[in-house]
Amino acid sequence: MAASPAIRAPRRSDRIPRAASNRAPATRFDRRLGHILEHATEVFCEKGYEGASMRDLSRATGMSLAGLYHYCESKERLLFLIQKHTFTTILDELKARLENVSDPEQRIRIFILNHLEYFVSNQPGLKVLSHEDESLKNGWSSEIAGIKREYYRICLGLMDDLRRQRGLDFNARTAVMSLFGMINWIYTWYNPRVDGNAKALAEQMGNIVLNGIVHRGKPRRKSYTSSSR
Amino acid sequence: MAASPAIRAPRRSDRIPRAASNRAPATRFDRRLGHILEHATEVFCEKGYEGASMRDLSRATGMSLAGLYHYCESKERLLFLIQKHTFTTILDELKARLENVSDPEQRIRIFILNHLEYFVSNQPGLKVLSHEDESLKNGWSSEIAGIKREYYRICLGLMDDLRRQRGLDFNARTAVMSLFGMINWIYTWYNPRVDGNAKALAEQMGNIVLNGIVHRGKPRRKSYTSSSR
DNA sequence: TCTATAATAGAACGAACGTTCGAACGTAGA
DNA sequence: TCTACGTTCGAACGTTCGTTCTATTATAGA
Repeated sequence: MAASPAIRAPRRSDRIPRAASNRAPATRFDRRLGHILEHATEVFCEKGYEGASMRDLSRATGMSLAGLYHYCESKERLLFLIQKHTFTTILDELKARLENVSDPEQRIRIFILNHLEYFVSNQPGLKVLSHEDESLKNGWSSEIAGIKREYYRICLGLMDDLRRQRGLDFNARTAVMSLFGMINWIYTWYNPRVDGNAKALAEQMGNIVLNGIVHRGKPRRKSYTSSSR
Repeated sequence: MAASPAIRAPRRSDRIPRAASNRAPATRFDRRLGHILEHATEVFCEKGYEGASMRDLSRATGMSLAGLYHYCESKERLLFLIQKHTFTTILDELKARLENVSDPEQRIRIFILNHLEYFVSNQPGLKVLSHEDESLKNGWSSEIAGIKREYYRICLGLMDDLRRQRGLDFNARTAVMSLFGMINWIYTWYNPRVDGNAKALAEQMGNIVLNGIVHRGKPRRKSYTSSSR
């Protein structure tokens, strides 16, 4: 870490890349940066943020060191962009899916399914998001923390909705955090050949959390076992 | 990383320190090493294994760099000793507690309580164990992996016992991994002032897992994959 | 075509890394 | 007292780190 934090003229690499939702187009610059982020995600996933060197990224992307810095001003900003893109994508997809469903239980199941499906289709990204949660320093971390807070609040809201609807009595914070643990920890053990696809896993985890929240002995409702989505 | 992997005469620092269960005594050497491990645990917890430097440890322990190496041959061995001591302590305590109880549900609750109580009384140690799971290279990691495997098998056995006793139908692997996620993820959110003590948390998590496992109502619309292993 | 600028790379910068060396100190047994 | 050894440290070793400098090549607008 040599860096001089001195004032300098703004660079092209300070630009924020266009969202990946834009399919094909994007400028050459954005496509190239996307290529770097893709490989950086895998390297950070494998070796950890601190353990991965810019030379590792250089090798993985097939670019020179100076080439990398043409597209991104620092290693830390690479991690920031990866985390932001991953988290934003999950959150946007979640909001879209929730719009169509009003039943509280189903909404919680959608929350779980959305997270697991994204994990299965983008394991490195989600591991870097979960595992490198504390790797960004003060300046960079706050924006990610904001997205995380929104994600947390949505889930807490879903839990509260279910509780209100059924007149249940449980600690929503503990329930949310336990659920987060279940779905975030998955990067340490998931094996597609053993554990099946995201839908199967989401159903099992949904059962654990949902049935666990509901007190046994209370009158059951038919809707519990109604179809899944 | 300069190190020459050449053959060298065995050092005192290769010795394995006596278990911390020995209260007061222990040689001066063991006490001093314990002092180093204690501070190293906190530094690794705060900055991560890769992010922490030997100079950080030097500062935290009040010893010189060379002094550290008099007690432990490498940074990696420090992490190894921390993880081994932490995991062994948890496992031994768990076995002792399980000896007195035979009811399957209570045994699972003991498993959870044991883990959470250790976490609350030794947060840095358990974070370093969970978070730095992949930081040890091939040679060092296998012994820790063995302890982890035993810990996993014990929990899987507890789940199977409950399933057999009650004639339940659930995927034990997913249940164990979900439970592990819940209790391992706690280092990212636990706040004693908000979340209460270990006993209260263990009861809530136990409720989530156990009631979620137990089928309410008889006919299940569809049996979602049974047993694993 | 010429020209401005985007894109790339080799080589280097200074700092920080894990580790080692040689010398000094403290202490206990002879 | 001398000797042997556990303990401690300042200073350095060679390597690797994140980053930047300078120069050269591609590319697109005029």
